[in-house]
Amino acid sequence: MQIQSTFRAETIRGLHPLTGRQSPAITLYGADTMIYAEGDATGPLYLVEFGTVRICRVTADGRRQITGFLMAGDVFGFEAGTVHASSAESVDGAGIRVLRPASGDQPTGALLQMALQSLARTQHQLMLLGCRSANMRMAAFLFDLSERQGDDRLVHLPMQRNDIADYLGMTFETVSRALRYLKDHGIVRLRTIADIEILNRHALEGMCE
Amino acid sequence: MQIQSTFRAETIRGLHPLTGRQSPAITLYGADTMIYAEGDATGPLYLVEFGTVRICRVTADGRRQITGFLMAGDVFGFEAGTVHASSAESVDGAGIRVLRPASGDQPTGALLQMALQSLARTQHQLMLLGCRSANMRMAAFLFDLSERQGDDRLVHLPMQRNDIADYLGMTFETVSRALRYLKDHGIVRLRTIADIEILNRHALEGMCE
DNA sequence: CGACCTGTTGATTCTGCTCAATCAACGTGG
DNA sequence: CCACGTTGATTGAGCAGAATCAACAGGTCG
Repeated sequence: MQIQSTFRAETIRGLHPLTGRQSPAITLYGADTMIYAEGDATGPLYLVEFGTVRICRVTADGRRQITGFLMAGDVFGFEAGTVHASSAESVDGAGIRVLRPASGDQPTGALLQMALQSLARTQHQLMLLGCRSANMRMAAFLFDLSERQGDDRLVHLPMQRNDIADYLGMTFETVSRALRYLKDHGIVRLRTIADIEILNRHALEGMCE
Repeated sequence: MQIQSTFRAETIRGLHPLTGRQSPAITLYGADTMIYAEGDATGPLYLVEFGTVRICRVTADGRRQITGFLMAGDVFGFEAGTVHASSAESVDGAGIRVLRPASGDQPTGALLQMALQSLARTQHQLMLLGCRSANMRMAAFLFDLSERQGDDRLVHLPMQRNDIADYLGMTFETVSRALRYLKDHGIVRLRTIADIEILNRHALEGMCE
């Protein structure tokens, strides 16, 4: 899968929902397009308006590690150094708003709060990877998605099996088998390939331990 | 292993090495004592002066996940919410300086920088857990420790095998076997149980991929 | 000295990776 | 319209690696 960094879709002007001020336009990134690359100079912060973004890094042996999925309302782009340690890519066509050059007249209190959110998200994923078995990690992943999407019955999977695998630290075949396990045990139902219905939320949550 | 939260050792008054101002005293925490617990109200930030601190969380099924080891110069205590999501414990007897109540007249720019450091550390550990095999994770762990301790031949392991296991997401038996593997391949030598000599740094780094 | 704790090693089981085949969905071109 | 190629997903068989269970060694402290 090659990232086509050429495609940059149209931008839309609008009001920033939080500040209420006239704000930078929304940029639409098509599926599998790069927002910034590993090694790029640190730039502004980004707010996801809709769609999904993945943060990833590539190891020396060519494996890809996805360190986060960001959805509407999430802010990304924080870096401790002068260059990005990870790249950011649109998963499914995402609308991104540039918050402001990092040099920023943004109130630093709000900046700090968003950075702490990023920290909390990252630590949450550390806990997710702490799950011993592949089935448990998949259950925790679905449960997390369900909570973030605010629907306790239907979960949408905007990303491919391959992405889920690189996020959960397993192969895409194992992702498939883990879903099958949850299906066979009556915990979920696969409406389509990307839409999952939670049949037994209690059991799903119980598996996350 | 029970945490004895009763023991709080003496405090020492001194100058803050960064600000140069008269600063809060250093508190000595004995081995295996708690600094703050999961669920405690969010408080001040802490600076490790010497020794080692572990940040950990306990899952519903009783397993422990260590999300970070902090050493001299590291700051911890950041939280997005009003309560601590993880607990902090001294590993080996650590000197901790309270930086300032989080309400803080601390310049927020410096705060943000420290928060970004925490974020970078956490993401670094995510990459470490991305290593497929136990041997690779152990190699990456030793390499990381070596860099943080600033000595490219001798690495000190202040924590027990159990702690390493909960940090790397494996059992302590596997930790033992991974060390044995590195030893048998002439990559390291175990001077004592807690002091490791790197014999082939190049090979060690090569394994981290 | 004996009790206990930590660490190492061995034997067995089981989970997940690898390799491989198959299938479904989709787009293209004849 | 259908044959064909492509891509993503599922499933199977065999194998490697880590967990588990268990025994034992070494050190420390009472």
